[in-house]
Amino acid sequence: MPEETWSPPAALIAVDLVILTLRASQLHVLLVQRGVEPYSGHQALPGGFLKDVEEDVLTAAHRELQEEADLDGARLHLEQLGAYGTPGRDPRGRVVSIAYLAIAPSLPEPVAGTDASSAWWQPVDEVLSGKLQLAFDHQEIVEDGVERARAKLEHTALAIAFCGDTFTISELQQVYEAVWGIRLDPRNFYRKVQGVSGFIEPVGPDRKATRGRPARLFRAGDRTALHPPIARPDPMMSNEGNN
Amino acid sequence: MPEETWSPPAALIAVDLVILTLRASQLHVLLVQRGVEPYSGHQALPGGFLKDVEEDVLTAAHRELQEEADLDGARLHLEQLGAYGTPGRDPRGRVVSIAYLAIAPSLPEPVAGTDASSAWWQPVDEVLSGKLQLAFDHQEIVEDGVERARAKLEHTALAIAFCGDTFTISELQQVYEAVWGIRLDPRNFYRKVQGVSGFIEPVGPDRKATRGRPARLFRAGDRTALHPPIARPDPMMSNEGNN
DNA sequence: ACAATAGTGTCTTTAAGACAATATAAC
DNA sequence: GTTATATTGTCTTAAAGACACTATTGT
Repeated sequence: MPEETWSPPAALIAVDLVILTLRASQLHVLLVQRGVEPYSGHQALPGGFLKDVEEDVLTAAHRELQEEADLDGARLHLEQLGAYGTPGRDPRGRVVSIAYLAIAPSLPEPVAGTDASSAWWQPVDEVLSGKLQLAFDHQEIVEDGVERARAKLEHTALAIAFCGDTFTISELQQVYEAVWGIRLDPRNFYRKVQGVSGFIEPVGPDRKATRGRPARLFRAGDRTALHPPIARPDPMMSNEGNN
Repeated sequence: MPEETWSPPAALIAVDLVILTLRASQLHVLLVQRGVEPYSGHQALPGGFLKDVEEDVLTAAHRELQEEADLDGARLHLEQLGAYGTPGRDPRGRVVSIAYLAIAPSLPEPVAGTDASSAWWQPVDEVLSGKLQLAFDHQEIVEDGVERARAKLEHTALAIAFCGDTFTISELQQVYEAVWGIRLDPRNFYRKVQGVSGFIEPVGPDRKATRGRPARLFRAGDRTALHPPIARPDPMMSNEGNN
């Protein structure tokens, strides 16, 4: 090992964002249209290189969240997903991308004022099924992000990050149904969610009504870990014909 | 944004390994003694920079596993833990380290023939309690690795990675007890583990005996996801005085 | 009244946890 | 025999899941 003559190789550092939200009861991910090579014209995750050598990676994630999606990272759930550094993943050279998972509440705004404004919400099903042909290894990153979200729904309060400051229990249920891609019994869900101490808290006598009986409003509780967990049904148990 | 004149900053890419194993029914992590600055004389995680700009990150993890711990990565559980890239974490410059979690079966060998042979197994308690003063942000990385292992024990078959090819149920129980740092009822654990389909499979009539009744031997089943999970007891429920 | 959604009660099945009892080895 | 560990059984409680029923709105 010639330690004196050898110097370690450097790589470019990028940040990529998997931003998930609910739109029309469906799980969506934010994608941007690439305007330059490589993969010009393809859809890709929002993201980019570090601004300068002193920028923190998490700071860069917040900056991209603001620049590319007009979202305030301080008010969103944001966690690191992992590093993607396979040598051939970017034709421009050795790029190590650090992916982040962000959860945005489903607000009315479509995407808001992006500079290039080439950002659209796309159903994750379109991505997972491979219909969409994302740039780089971004499909794999989306898959990992969705799986992370699915897993964390079980034993953390992550589902609330998809909701506004206040929400109804059926809105919360729609989050679980959309992310897991299954249907849940509203009555059992209602009881279960209320039985998890510190998950949600009732907020005043205010109610939200559209068609049927008005629903109580809740806000986030103080617990981030759920006991007992909201268990995802075992896919092996899908035997009988469901309604 | 002056895209033509600006070029993105580069960073050095390192790989760090959190290698966990069981020794004397206690969870240990492999640490090496640093011989050069920075942090010369401190304990650190095994790892190092990428060998060349074409080396894959996972390949580098395997290489370091071999070089620094004389362990065959192909026979170990190895998964990415995450990227650590805070600007000030390495005084030599901007270094992004990609951490991996490895689980080694508790074999007789102490550490085996490392070149520098400065590698020792250290109880994770010594690290988590802060008694040990690791280099860089390696204490945080160990904390994340241990927490990952603790969580995955619940709903994956990761515990088996701590055991040899065949093992007894009480050996498996010791893994859960050491990693979680709690005691479990052997009788309930026995039944529960056998009730998880595909977790473990009996292997022949061979038995292992030391003091009491010889125990049956098992090997890994074909399932990696556990249904139902091996739930970690809720720490809030620790009320009564335990035996 | 009716349709639609919210919320409660009840029952059955399954898993968790405490712990008695039995089995098979070493000594 | 005694001691030590492995394995089985039984009982109680908690949670999961199915599903009837009541409540409160808009139309």
